[in-house]
Amino acid sequence: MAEKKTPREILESKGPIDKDVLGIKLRGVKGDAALVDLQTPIDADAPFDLLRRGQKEALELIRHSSAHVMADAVQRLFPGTKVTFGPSTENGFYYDFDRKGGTFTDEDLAKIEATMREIIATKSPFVREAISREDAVALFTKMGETYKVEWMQQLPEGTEFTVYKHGPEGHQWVDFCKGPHVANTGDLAAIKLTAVSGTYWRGQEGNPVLQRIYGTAFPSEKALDAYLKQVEEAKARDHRKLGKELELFEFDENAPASPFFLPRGAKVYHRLVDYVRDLYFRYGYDEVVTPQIYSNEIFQTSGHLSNYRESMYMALTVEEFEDADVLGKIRESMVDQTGDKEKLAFLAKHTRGVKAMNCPGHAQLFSHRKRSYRELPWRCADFGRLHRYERGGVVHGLARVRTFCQDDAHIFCTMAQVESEIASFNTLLEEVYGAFGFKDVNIKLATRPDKRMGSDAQWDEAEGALAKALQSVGREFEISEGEGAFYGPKLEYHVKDAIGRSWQLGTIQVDFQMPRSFELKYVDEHGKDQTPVMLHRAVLGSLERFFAVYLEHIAGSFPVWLAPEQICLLTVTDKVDDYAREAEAYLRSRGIRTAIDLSSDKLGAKIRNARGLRYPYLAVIGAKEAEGRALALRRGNEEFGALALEAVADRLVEEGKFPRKA
RNA sequence: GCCCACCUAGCUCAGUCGGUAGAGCGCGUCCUUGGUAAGGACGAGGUCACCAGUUCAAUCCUGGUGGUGGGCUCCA
Repeated sequence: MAEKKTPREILESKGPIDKDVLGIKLRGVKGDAALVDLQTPIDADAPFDLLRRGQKEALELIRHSSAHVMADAVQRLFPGTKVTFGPSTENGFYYDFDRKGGTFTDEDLAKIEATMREIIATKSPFVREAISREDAVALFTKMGETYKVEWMQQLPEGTEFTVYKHGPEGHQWVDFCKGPHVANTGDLAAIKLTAVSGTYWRGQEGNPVLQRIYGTAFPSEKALDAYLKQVEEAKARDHRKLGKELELFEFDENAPASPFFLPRGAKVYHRLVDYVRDLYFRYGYDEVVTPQIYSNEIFQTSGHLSNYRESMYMALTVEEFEDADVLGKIRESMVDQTGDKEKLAFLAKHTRGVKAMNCPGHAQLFSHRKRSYRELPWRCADFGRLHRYERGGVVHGLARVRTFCQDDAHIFCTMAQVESEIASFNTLLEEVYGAFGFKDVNIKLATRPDKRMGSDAQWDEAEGALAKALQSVGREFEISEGEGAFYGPKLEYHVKDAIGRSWQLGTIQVDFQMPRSFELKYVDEHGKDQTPVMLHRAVLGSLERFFAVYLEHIAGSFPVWLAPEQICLLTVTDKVDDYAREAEAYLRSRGIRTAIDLSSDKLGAKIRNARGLRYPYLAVIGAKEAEGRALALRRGNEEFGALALEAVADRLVEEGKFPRKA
């Protein structure tokens, strides 16, 4: 067996260690396990690379160590507070505390941060110690750290127990921890506490509520500043801010989490819908219009009443409310969690639901007459408005709302057609994401969730079909375990925006379940009844959410084909108002979305205002232009000089067309 | 839903250690007719989110309700 040595010992045998070396990275080991600090024994002959301060992986050590220092500071300032978990995260770190009868305020954070700086300034080493399970349990029991003890006791046999200590002699702070850590508190150069929030012990609702303090840490003040600047940049692009500034949409507390699209926003919204319609025409979809409210019998058939009830709005008439007897029974049945069949049947018969998805309506529509295999695949599209009750804490601007519309469609097809439908959908998606300037697209295959319908065999079949279709078009994908819908697995298309954030847009889901529930049939070429497969799919997903994502992606500057107004006419003097109005009317007659500023502001002010509203094109109209039936065109800082009105119109008509893949 | 914070004019925000409030932008009227990122004057505009409580007095303190924001996946 190879001799064990710490990296520090190995490195020191060759000379003094560069103080920028915070740890090592083992070669040939994957993931976090490859990161080892300087004091954890490794095989003396194991190959490794140095992990230096500036490297991305070093952040893990810096942040995890920062979390320890923070917990130390918290326990100094607030004795009796218990520690739980404190990992590093993508953007920083956090530590969850159980503070006796209290929470942390912003002032507390400032104090904690100050104490952290004091601890860092002591430049005391992080010390790793192996410890037996029994000793660890005894030590942390004595310290009153019940959460740590609970955690230790459920760790499997054979787990190596270690503790890390830091701080000046006599005042050392100790945590049960597997590391890795930086060598010394002095290695922490730039820390900042950012937020406080509540959370549950081990993330489970129902467990004790803990206080989580978030912070971030970087190898240098400069890197921290850069990060904070990036946060500012994201803030500046925030769609809620842009939506207000550009008068695109707003919210009102009479309809929480439900957007009102203002005229400018509605123009963009409808352009998006029309763009998708144009795609539908080319890709062979049929659009339908379907009801908003249905008898719950349809949602019983679809499974929504059992599986999706908590997210659904229910609709009753006054007459129904007046019948106290029935109402009582409805209430009793509605809150029943046991899945009692009689209660479900009662609900289905006596109540109505506002649709949260279009699929039940489409399944019903499919079944309205005898279908032939010759009609398949039938691609049934619907821009129907959906309502879903989302819990108060999760709604977010346009990105997570309670009423929205998807560019939704259901493809009814034969099993043999599934693969080609998915391949064709993939082509459509690539065209669309290209049109919006999203370059980085990732696909995830979401598999069976705990709460689901159908047998394991059906799920095997459905998951297999998706994977096979993707492989056939040569697309790579990741598996997203347990994230599927209750009726079937799905592919999720995730795109990266202009500042590197990832968003899920499109999705396609295989559903063998709903066609069976609705007893959907088509007649095959032998005259025999067959059950079709249903594919649920969306390209942009929720239009509201897409609006938000895209608005942030473009930082409010819409391309000509989507902009609420493609051009704004600015007059130099009111002597040219008549010509300006005439030009506006002409542009509009050419189908160009045109704004006009006839106010008494000076030109400089008009330009400033117009740029604030981010019109793609500005056209200055003075005496010269009026005389020559021209527009002095400008885009951004680029001035094109006076161009004939018709020429400007030609240009805008051309640039205003839907983008199409050649 | 849970934890924390916030809610003052259309917008962005001051302010009142308890005595019913201000600015800038925007809006209106007027003056100015100005050529590529803010011309000027005057004016209107507020149940300080809502409901209770404490108080001689509440926008301010306390409690509740509603809304908004940040979290609630990363596991010693």
